[in-house]
Amino acid sequence: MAKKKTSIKDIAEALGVSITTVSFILNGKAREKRISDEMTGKVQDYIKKIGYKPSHIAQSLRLGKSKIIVFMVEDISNQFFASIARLIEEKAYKNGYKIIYCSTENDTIKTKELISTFKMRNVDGFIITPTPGLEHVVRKLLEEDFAVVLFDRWIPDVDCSYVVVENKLSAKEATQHLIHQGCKNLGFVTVDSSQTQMNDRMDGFLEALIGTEAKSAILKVKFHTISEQEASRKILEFFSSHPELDGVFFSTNYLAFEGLHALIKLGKKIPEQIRLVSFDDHYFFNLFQPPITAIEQPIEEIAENLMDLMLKQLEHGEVQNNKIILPNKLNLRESSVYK
Amino acid sequence: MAKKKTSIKDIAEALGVSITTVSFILNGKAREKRISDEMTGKVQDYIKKIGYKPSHIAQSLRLGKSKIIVFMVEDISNQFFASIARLIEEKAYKNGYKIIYCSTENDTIKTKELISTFKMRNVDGFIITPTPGLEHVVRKLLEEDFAVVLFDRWIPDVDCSYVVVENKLSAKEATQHLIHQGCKNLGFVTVDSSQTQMNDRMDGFLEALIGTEAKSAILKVKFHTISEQEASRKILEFFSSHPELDGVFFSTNYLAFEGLHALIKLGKKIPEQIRLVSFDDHYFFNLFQPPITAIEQPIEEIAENLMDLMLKQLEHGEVQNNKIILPNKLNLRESSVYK
DNA sequence: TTATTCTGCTAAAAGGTTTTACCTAAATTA
DNA sequence: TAATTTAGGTAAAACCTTTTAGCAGAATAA
Repeated sequence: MAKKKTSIKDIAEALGVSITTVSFILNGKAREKRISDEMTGKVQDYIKKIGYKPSHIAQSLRLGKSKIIVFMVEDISNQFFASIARLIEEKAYKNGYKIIYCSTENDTIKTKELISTFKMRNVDGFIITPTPGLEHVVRKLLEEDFAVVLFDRWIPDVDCSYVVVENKLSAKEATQHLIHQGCKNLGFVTVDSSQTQMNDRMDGFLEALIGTEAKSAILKVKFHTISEQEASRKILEFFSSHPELDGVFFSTNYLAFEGLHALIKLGKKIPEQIRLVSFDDHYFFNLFQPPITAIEQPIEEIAENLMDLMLKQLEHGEVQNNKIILPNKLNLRESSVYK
Repeated sequence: MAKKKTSIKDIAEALGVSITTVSFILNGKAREKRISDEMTGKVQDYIKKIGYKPSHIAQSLRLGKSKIIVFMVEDISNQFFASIARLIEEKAYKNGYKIIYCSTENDTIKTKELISTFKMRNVDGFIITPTPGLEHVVRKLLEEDFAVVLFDRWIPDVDCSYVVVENKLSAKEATQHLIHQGCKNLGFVTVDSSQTQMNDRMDGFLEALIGTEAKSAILKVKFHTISEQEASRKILEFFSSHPELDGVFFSTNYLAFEGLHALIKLGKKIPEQIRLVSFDDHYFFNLFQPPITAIEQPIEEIAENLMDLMLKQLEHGEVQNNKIILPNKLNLRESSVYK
């Protein structure tokens, strides 16, 4: 019913004081502004009594800050991104910030549009998994003094803070692990895009092969631009046309899921006939029989660093080019010893 | 650098017209307000030229609407909630709304605090998975004319819109399925809380037993209030102390994951020794060997209905007590025929 | 005593919109 | 011709804060 919110003005009138006085008291500047303790008490009591809360919108307008951070990821329903969302949420709320999310679908046009609408929404900061071709927009954002932190991948030619992981090193280690297990014909399944993290993973894979006699076969799937069935078919096709493969590296977990599906269909014995390794660990990999080796990204640290950089930029206007690269953890599992 | 945003006033001055005129044109009321086409064109050209976008904050203040919906779920990193988040996002953005998320952790105090801060943020609508003891707050929200839609579970004594699924019926069907497969000793593993959806699932399970000779054993785990290890231990303990069980119903997928873990540890053969059924389907259930039967909630429909109800309330101030109950799909799988 | 400082408080502007109420000159109607 | 309507616009209030600049009176200093 009574949608009418009480404002500072109402309080001032009810108490017969000025708006200014109430505002000072509300903002803890009573002492500083020489409001008597008596008056302060009176106003505070009244505010508590009627349960007044200031309008954040009016504050935003006046102060030019919305206390909102936008979290733009490829797909919020992806386990990895959802987990990060969960973790940054806590820190944001603790510091008085709210988080708006959106999924870019790795679509540059869509992402640009989203950024443009967020700008007019006066959001204070952007946490972004950049799509290809976003250089200009991000540069503009920085010029206009927005707080920006990239993650998961970064943009080579833009001097912007980011938090990523050691993609190349971890991929190399995991590949070497396959080689040590005796694999001679290695497959690499990745998404067909120029995202830096995927490139780095492939570089790591290739580097591990140097100086060994292992052979390799690579499949790039346009995972998000084609239908899931089609992606699935491509992967199945890859494995049927490469029966020699005795080890596979999946550059991300959803590819591994599809790959697993395909290999089971083909009747391959894991790990006897073919060994698997995947980037992005998942509860599932530990539960599958046999459990599957995977590279675990340090999501707590990623989230922590993301919000640290973001808050630093927001509160102190700190330098914008903090580059953080975190180590991953290789969870060895396919030893068939379940624990 | 140039953080100074151009405002309607700047445009008015530059063109030597009044603010009102510009505003009318911006809001497509030029004709209605009898602004000449010539003037309209001039202003529109200028606006396009300088790329002006109105300040949403100022609009919010003036109109009392923020065009923000808050999505309050138990845990945004949970696959089910994250998937819904992804789907409602699209519809929200299409209608000019943004979505703020937060995780309640099923903690009533925390939830109340969150709602309170959102109110002063002037959010327009609330989509909530209600925690126990939230009756008052939700009722208040409705009284104050906020748009509210509950989902996943509802609050018995409050007349508020919601979108839920046929928990009881589906649980009953799944249990009957176990019985038809020949299970005589059924376990039911659920979370220890009074959430309506969990109660309904248990009711369905129990109802399926009526008139049969099957026996049952029930475990309630305080999943979120105790550590994950401890929950895991409880479940392991349950299965070791109930070796007679030849069928289990898990009331949600993360319990099934833990249960699976425990059963594998105990060396149980699935499905020969014990058959499994879980609420909330998951990619994983189809991939596991043998694949596991599960009840799939219609997340697209849930999301669709959620946003429909929400937008109806927001745009037309429609009646608030729309109760939608959607059917689930029982995905039969443990037949060991992999497809 | 006069000049200065301090105490306690307030008026008003600014932030960017939307919208109501109104104005003037030209055109139409009676 | 006189009265009314229409065309084309505008001034100003309202939404709710924060903050600057300042005011009157009391206390202190010179």
